[in-house]
Amino acid sequence: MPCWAQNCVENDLGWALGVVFRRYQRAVGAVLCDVPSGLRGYQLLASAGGQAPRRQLALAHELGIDRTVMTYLLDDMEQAGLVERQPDPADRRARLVAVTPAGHALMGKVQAGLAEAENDVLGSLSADERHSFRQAVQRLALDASASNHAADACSEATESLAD
Amino acid sequence: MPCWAQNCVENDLGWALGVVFRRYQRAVGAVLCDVPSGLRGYQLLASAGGQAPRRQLALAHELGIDRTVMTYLLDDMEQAGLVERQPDPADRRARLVAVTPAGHALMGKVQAGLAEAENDVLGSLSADERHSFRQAVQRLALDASASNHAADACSEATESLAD
DNA sequence: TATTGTTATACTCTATAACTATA
DNA sequence: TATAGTTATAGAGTATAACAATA
Repeated sequence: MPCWAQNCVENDLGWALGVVFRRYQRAVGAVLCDVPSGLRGYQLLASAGGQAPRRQLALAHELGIDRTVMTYLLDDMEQAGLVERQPDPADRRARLVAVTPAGHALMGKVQAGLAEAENDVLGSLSADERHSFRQAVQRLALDASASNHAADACSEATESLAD
Repeated sequence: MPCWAQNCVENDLGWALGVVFRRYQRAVGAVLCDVPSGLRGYQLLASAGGQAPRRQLALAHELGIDRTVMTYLLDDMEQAGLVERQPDPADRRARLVAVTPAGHALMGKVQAGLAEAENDVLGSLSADERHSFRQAVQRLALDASASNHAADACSEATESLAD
């Protein structure tokens, strides 16, 4: 019985996602050497570089990291002069993260390299397929990012497995 | 200037891949409670459960983990009675990994739950889109898995960023 | 000499809990 | 009382190097 009729890894969505994700990380790794924390640092810039500055916690949720990790990440990024912590006029507990001119400059600098790396990862797809794929992942991500139920595994589903 | 014309995270392939991948991990987490090391343990079963038993190193490459990690993983899986290390008749240094009947049984047991979790992750796509997406990720993964150049970042690309 | 697998160590990343200051 | 952010600690995960056995 051949593989495509079996439960082999090649047919596993999680395996494929993991392989592609690791491939992507490797591809952009070289491009993001100047950015503290690499990919994560760049994603922070991209996440905080929008129109309105946002709070640390909101950025942490978007990037899928803990708020404590965000503190360390911001420490590094701020020390590198790429972002700035500003007080939130609406809530004196919160801090708004603003991307500095140097941060924006760095983003522009790596843009071409990132595009190249992405094309490299999507290399085996046609132009149409790339478009569809990007659109699909993007939609799934926006959907997943919205519904953050944070079900912490191993609880209600245990009984359904216990025969 | 709106987001879809900017460098914001939502347009970033890496961000989307990461979000979807984490979403998947969360979704299958509850289903794979009985499997040691969770998703990784299941992928080992799927990877080793093919026709011919394979070597540890080959499995490690396919799963994207180090050979030392594979040792620990196999220790746990073997202790749980899910796999067995067998001597390789062709090379007395190598070990072949065989899935035990208990391992196969466990795979069958979690299959329905995994399918449900996958459908949950792909929830916002139509049937056609799901098919295309799965096919695309699978192709990319097979491609990436084949070309394992292991470029260890931060070397030749540094100068291209240095203005 | 190179490779498979193991072991031990160290390092990175992440999660947990406690704390301050605000709300 | 609850929340935003920080800090310190512990834990999981991962990588590194050294080793034994074999090719």
